[in-house]
Amino acid sequence: MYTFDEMLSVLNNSGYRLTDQRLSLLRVLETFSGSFSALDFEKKSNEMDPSIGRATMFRAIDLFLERGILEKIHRENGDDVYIVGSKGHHHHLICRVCGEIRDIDACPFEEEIEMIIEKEGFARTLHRIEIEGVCRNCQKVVEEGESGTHGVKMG
Amino acid sequence: MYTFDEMLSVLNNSGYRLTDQRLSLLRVLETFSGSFSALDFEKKSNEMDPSIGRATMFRAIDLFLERGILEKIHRENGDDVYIVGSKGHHHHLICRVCGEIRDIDACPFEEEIEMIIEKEGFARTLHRIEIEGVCRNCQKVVEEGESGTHGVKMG
DNA sequence: ATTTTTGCAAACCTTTTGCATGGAA
DNA sequence: TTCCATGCAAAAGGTTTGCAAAAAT
Repeated sequence: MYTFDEMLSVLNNSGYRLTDQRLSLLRVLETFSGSFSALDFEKKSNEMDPSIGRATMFRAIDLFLERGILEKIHRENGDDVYIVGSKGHHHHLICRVCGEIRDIDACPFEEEIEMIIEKEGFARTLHRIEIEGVCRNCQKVVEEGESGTHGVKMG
Repeated sequence: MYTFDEMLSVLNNSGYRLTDQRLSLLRVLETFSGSFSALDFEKKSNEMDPSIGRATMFRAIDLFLERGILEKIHRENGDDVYIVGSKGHHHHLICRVCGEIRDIDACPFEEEIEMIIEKEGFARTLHRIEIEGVCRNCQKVVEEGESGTHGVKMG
């Protein structure tokens, strides 16, 4: 998961202009430890800097996605959520209770996928693997009869 | 991919009522050979039976999804599309040009995923693997400088 | 200087809802 | 006869847009 400085560096080399708003929004991103919705992002952005308009935030999301500063995840329930990006090809394990994300580095599926693609004759492929479940901590919480989260909200 | 009779049988055993509208909508589903959007579905449904309201169609989509008559796929570009369901656990290969879908039966990823889940201590997991690319036929079409599809529309 | 970015508010577009009517079981 | 399903039209909800002003390069 990118640090603030890494995000800033990506932004600086993106060809887009470095504005106060975008900088603020990176500061907002820094505060998330798991996944968040556009609405979560907007709320926290309003708390931290109420002068940033909704449209600016949505435009920034697009920019951040394009540059890999953000990644978009499709939850099983249909919600789209975002997480701060990280380097290289990887997949995610997401906790459906607290929204925590674990990166799966070194994609262990490359070989199988390669075989399938070859067999079917597809070209220019990309793949997306998402595993959803309940993380260790949230399992405990459920056992204890609570409804807790790590302070991260998900739908 | 379910046949009409299979879809009907699922619907019959679903506990939901068998209405003319739902039957019509199954007939509409039958005509799709690849993926389609809710809008595609609505359009074709209007052609085949203009008396079916939009709300009914959306309510039917939910029902069909719940019963596995339909499956929802998240395209890389953010679009949600649907395909007629099929039996058992499987994943999809989708052509981003024509929307054709190939089922990948016998999930070749189970073992790796199991390992990851165990290592991370997640419970009650499910996974979703989507591979997007350009199918053999659309590769040919592109080589020939055309922009054709198999008659199936995608975003 | 020039071009991008911003904020506002209105527009958009797809999906959902409330409710009275109609239809299945 | 009972409850579910439908159609309509209106509402919702989240995202995008047009535009003039402001800021970055």
